[in-house]
Amino acid sequence: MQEQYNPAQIEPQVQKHWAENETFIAKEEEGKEKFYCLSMFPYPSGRLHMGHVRNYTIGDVISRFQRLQGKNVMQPIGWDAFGLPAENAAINNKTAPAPWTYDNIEYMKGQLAMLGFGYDWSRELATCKPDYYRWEQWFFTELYNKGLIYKKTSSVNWCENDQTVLANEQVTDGCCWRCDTPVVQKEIPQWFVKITEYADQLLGDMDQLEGWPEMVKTMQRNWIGRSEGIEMIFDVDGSDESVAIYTTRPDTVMGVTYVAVAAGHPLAEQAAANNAELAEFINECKNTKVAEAELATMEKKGMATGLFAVHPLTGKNVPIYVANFVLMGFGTGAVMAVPAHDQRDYEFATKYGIAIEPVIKPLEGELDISEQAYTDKGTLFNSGEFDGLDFDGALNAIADKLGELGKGHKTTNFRLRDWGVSRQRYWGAPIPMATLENGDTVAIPAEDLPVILPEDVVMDGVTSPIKADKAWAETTVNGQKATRETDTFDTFMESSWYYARYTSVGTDDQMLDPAKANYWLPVDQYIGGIEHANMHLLYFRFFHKLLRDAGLVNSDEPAKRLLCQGMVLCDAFYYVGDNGQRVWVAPNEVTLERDGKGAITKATDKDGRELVHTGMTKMSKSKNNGIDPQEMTEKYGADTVRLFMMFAAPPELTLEWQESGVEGAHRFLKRLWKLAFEHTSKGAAPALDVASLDKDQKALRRSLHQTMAKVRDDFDRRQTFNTAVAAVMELMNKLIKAPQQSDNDRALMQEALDAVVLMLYPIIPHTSYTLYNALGNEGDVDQALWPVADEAAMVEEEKLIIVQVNGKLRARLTVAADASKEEVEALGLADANVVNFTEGKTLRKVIYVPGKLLNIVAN
RNA sequence: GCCCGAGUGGUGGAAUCGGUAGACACAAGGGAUUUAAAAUCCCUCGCUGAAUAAGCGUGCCGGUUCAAGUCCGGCCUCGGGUACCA
Repeated sequence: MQEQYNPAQIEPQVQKHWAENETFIAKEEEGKEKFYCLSMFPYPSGRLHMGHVRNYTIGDVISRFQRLQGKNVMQPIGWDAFGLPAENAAINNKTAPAPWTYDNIEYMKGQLAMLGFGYDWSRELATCKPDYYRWEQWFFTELYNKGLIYKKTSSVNWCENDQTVLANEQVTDGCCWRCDTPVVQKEIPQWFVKITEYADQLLGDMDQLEGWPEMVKTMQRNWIGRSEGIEMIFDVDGSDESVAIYTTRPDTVMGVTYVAVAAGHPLAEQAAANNAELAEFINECKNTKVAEAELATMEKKGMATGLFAVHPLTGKNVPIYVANFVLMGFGTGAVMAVPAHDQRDYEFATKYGIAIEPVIKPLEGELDISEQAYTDKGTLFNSGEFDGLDFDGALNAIADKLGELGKGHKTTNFRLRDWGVSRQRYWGAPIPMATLENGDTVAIPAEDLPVILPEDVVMDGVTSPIKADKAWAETTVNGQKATRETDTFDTFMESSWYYARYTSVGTDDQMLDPAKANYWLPVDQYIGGIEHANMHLLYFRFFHKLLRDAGLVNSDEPAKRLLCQGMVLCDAFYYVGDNGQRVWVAPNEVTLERDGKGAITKATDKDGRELVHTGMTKMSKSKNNGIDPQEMTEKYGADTVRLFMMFAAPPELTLEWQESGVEGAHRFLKRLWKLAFEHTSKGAAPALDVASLDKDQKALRRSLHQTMAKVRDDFDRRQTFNTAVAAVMELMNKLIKAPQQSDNDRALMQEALDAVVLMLYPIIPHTSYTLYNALGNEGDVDQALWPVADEAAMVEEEKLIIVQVNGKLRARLTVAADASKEEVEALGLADANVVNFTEGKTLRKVIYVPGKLLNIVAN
C-alpha cells in the first residue's frame, strides 16, 4: 500500500469500482432480509448544501451499516423537481424552469457521486417528468371518482399591481416582494383533498409508529388537534338567519356576551350593505397575509354589526361583531365569546366595552377577573339550572338541553384542515381536470393522461405560461369541448408518494407494481429534516393510506423508523439596498470582528459595507447563507467531510456550521492510514494466541471488543454516530501507543485494524475499501460482515468504585469485580480522605451501587 | 400568539435507566524536531486557588432525593413549524 493517505487518488477509483460493479443496484431477493433506507429527496436548487450532506451521509451510513448486517439494502435517490424557486431562477437567468432544473440535476448528481453515496441509480426519478406525474394525475382522478376531492373557494395572497397570487414567502412585511404593493386576501376556487376523512386513522395509527420520535408524533397529534365539543345555533334577532358556532368550552356558554363572525361571513356582508363604516372595516380585514402566525399576533380589531344573536339557552340578545381574527375558511366562520373565561375575548370586550359575565369559579379560592380572564375549568355559577356542575357535568347537561331545543349537539372537531392542492403557478404538475361548455366539471380520462406541462416556455415573471397561452387549455373530453384547469399541484403531492414509486421505476402500465412495492415497503428507515414534521410527514402518511385503500400497497404506514436530523444553521447577514430591499450576503464573503468572548460585534462585506447580523438561521437560498460542501470535498476528500459531519453533533441536534474541525477529521484519517501502513509494511501478522495474552494485551483487547459492542449499539439502537466515532478515536489513541514487539502484539493490531476498518466503513467507505484489502482481506469490503464482539474478551477483572461522602466525591477505589458490599464499604470507610470528612460524625446510611459507587451519609 | 425542541468550558459536543460533569475533538498556550516553515510528536487547558487541598460550576428561580445536567413547578433566551419555501 501507499505510504501517504491520498483521498484525491483513492476516492475516484473506489467510486468507479462501485459504478462498474453495480454494487448498490438492489433487486428483490426472497430469503434475504430487505432493508429500504430512504433519505428525503433534494430540491434541485443548483448545488448541494450542508443540510443535504448531513441528510445523505446519515442515510448512507445507515445503509452501509445494514449491508454489513447481511441485509438486502436498497437506497434510492431522485429529484423533487417542481417548485417555486425554479420559476424565479428562470426569470433571473432568462431561461425556462425546465432547462434550469435539468442542468441543476446533472450538476448535483456529480456532487452526490463525489461524496460516495451508495445509491441505486437505476431507480432515479424526477417528479417533473411526465412518466412520474402522469400517475399522480391518474391517482387524483381516481380519488375524485371516489368522492375524496372537491372544489371550494379559499383565500390567497393577492397583489393588485401584478394581478397575481403570491406565496407566503413572496410577501415581505405585508407587501409584494417584487413591487412592494400591499398584499390583500382574495377568494378563489381551489381543489381540496379530504384529508380530514382520515384524521382519526392518522391519529390512531400513530400507535404503529414505534420507531418514530415521540416529538414528531406529538407535533402531528397537536396539528390534527382532535377536540370534543358542542356545535350550537344562535338565531339572529328579527331575521330568518342564524349563526352556527363550535366550542370546546360548553361549560362557559351561559357567560356568552357577544358573537364574532368573520369579515367574509354572510351576516357581515348583509350588515355592511347599508353601513359604510362597517363595509370599510370588512375591506380592511382583507389587508393581511394568509398566515396563521400573522393572524394570531396582529392587533385584534372588531366592529359591531348592529345585529343581535339570540342566546339559545337564555333567550337573551347578544351583539354580533365582525372580528379580524375570525376566519371564514375555518370551522363555521363564527365564534361565541366568553370574556370572563377566555383571554382574547376578555381583551376584546375590555377594548369595546362589552359585558364580562363570570360563570365559572375555581374549586378553591376566590374568583378574580379584575385583571384577566379565568381560563381554568371549575364549578358553574350564575348559570341557572346548571349551577354547581363541573366541566363534564355541564357538557352533558348543556348538550342534552340544546338537543331538546333543537339548537345544538355534541360533536368532534379537528384542527386539521382539508388539503388545498391548487397552485396558480406554472412549474408543477397540471391538475387533470376540465370544465365542459355547460359548466360541468370532469376529470381527464385515464387514456388521455398525462396532461403534459409544456417545457419550452417564456416566463414573463408574473403570469403562468399555461395561463397566458389560451390555446393550451382548449381540449376535448369524451368528444366534448372543454377547458383545462390551468392550476398545478402543490409540490407536496409529488413528495407524498415518491418513496413508493422508487420500488416500481420503469413500470409504465400502472402507478405501482404491487409485488415489487410490497416487497420493499414499508420503508425501514426514513431520514429527513425536522422542519417536515407536520406537513410533508403527514401528507406522506395520508398518501400511503390512500394507496392502501386503492389496493396498491398492503401496509398501513409508509415508514417504520424515522430519524429527524436537526438543521444545519449558519449566520446570515444583509444590508438594505437602494430600493429598500434586503440584500443578503453569503457568510464566506463577510469579515467579522469579535469581542473577547467570541461574540460578533461587527460584520462587513468585501466592499467594507456594514452588515446587519441576524444570527444563526436555517441555511436557505433566500438568506444566501448556504455553505457549499464541494469546495471542502475537493480540499480534504469525501471521507473527511463525511467523518466530520457525523462527528460534529448527534443527528437530531441543530448544527451550527463552522469550518474549523474539518482539519481534525482529516488528521484522524491520516493517523489511521499511517498506522495501517506501518503495520502492513512489517509483513503478514501472526495468528492471535488468546490464551497467552499478558495483562496489558488483555486490557487492549477488552477495549477493542467493548468498542465493537458500543459502536454497533450507537449505529443501530441509538443512532448517535458522533459517539461511535469518538469511541473509535479513543481506541485508536490506545492502538497508536500499543507496543509492537511480540507476535501477540502484532496479531492484536491486525485484529484491531480489521475491526476499525469495518466499524468505520459506513462513514468513510473509500478509506475502508482500500485499507480492507491492504490489510490482506480478500474480496470487497462492501460484501463483508460486521465484526461481532467477543463477550469473553469484554469481561472486567477489576472495577473502579467512586466513594462519596454526603454525595461529594472523596475517593476512587479499584476493587476486584466480584467484591462484596461489605468489602467495598470497609475499604471505603478506611480511606484516609474519607476519614477526613467522616471523623467525629455519625454514620447515618451507606448506599452502594454494585460495581460503581459508594455514598456514605454522615452528619 | 399557538405547537415542538434546545441551552453544559474559549468552541462543537460526552455523560445511554437519578450515581465521577466536561469523554472525543477544535481552538489557544508551552515544548521537541527543523537552517526556517509546514507536517508530526509531547505537555497544559471549567472558574477561584501555590496546590494533586478545598470551594464553586450544566440559562434563571424554587422543589423532590443519600445523590439532579438528568425528575417536578415557574420563568428567560434561541431555533423549527404555523397549512402557497421545500
